[in-house]
Amino acid sequence: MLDLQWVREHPDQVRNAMARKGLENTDVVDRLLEADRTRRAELSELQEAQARSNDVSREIGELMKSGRKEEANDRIAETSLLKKEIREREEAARAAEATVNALLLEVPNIPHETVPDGSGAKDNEVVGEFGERRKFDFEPLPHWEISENLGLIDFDRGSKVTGAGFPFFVGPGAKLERALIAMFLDLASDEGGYTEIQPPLLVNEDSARGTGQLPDKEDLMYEVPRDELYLVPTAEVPVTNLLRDEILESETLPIKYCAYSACFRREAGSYGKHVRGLNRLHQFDKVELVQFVKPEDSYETLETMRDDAERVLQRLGLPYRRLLMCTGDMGFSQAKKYDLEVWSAGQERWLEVSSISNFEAFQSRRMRIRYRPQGQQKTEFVHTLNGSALALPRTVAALLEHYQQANGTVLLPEPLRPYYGADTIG
RNA sequence: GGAGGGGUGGCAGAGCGGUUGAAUGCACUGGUCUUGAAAACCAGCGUGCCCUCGCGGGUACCGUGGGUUCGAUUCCCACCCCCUCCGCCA
Repeated sequence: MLDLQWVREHPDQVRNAMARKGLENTDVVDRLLEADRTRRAELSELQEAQARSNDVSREIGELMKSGRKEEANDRIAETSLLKKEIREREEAARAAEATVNALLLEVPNIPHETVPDGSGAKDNEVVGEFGERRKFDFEPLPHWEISENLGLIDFDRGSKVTGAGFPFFVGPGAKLERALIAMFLDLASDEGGYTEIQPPLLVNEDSARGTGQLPDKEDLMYEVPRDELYLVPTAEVPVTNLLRDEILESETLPIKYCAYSACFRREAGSYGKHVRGLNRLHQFDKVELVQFVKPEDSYETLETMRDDAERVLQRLGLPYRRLLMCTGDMGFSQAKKYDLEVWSAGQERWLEVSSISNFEAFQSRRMRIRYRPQGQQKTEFVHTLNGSALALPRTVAALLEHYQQANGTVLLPEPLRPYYGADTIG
């Protein structure tokens, strides 16, 4: 969420930002400002009444102490009306506060000035294309056929046991998955300097709210209502919430975490060839990067974090491209976001495998993650960033397709071999 | 799951119905002293919100939410979390 006081002082910038993000209706801003006026008026009235009440109580205390019991009793008799007033005003102030908070949660983050305007995927800027798309002297197969032929993934039994989108990885398929996770984590921790985290896979409501999955996107998450918990849609949720409600020492920044987790997403919606095979699952593996940085560093960090994610694709030798997301395709909480898409040789299309975002203080304000700048009493909100490095299923798809051979086997890229324990699958 | 103990400021730790935002110690900041440093001494030192151009003032906050009371950190109820013991369990 944005800073209420800032919104109060810059309503036009907020309206402008919403328009850039393609939100026609900016009257939330007006409703918010109005609600804020109401809230402050109610609060003043309440506090004034409380001040009077405190004065009376103090007097009564003094009278009691000096033994003037009857005078005290007279004063006590006078208080009932004031008590009633306070009770009512408390109610009103609370309601006003709740209205303001609810409206504030409806206001999206402000896009950074370097973010291109646009209304959807077509307006994203392709900032660069890297690596060579392989030329095949045979017809490359899509990954679902490769995995079928080699017995890597069992989609049908996954459907039987759980449902569509919950495949079994079997034998070499399972081993490949494990190898990639280990390799990605090593890259992030040993080379990238990220501290490795194994987070819980269930989070409570406060955490889901903290990273912005609630209140709006509850359809995204699987829920365990009996215990009021949610299955994580990404490690971003537990790992960012790790520092919720904390005040960090300035010297500890930047804080860099990497985490592997299974991710659970309901993804209600489209079916068809674009979700075939590994393209879209309800449960998948991902290694996520999260950073907490000083505000002045966050845009530089966005670039280095993007480099960290790209390095994984480079190490795997997979062709990919980098997209700078436009205002309309960016999402509610982000100020700036890159996507990385890997080339799928068997499907001949780009697959999103990573998304790297700067949230500025939008998340940290909600989560109250602050730090104390050197030589300063007042705390400030840190900036948070996160990025995938990488999401596994589509990476696996591209990997199998890119490195498939005419005889049906897959020749793994050199850096992956020690993790997999062999050069070839099949 | 059962029994007991506990949750107070950055940390440690008092308070247990009245002017307590909260003793004390440590940490931190400024000053005195010193050639310099340490020690010592003096002073300051929580957060949110509201009002104010500013000085400043007000209000709320002692795990969370309710209740009793003129007044609650202090009493009552519910919930959450932590610790110890028992049970169960990978």
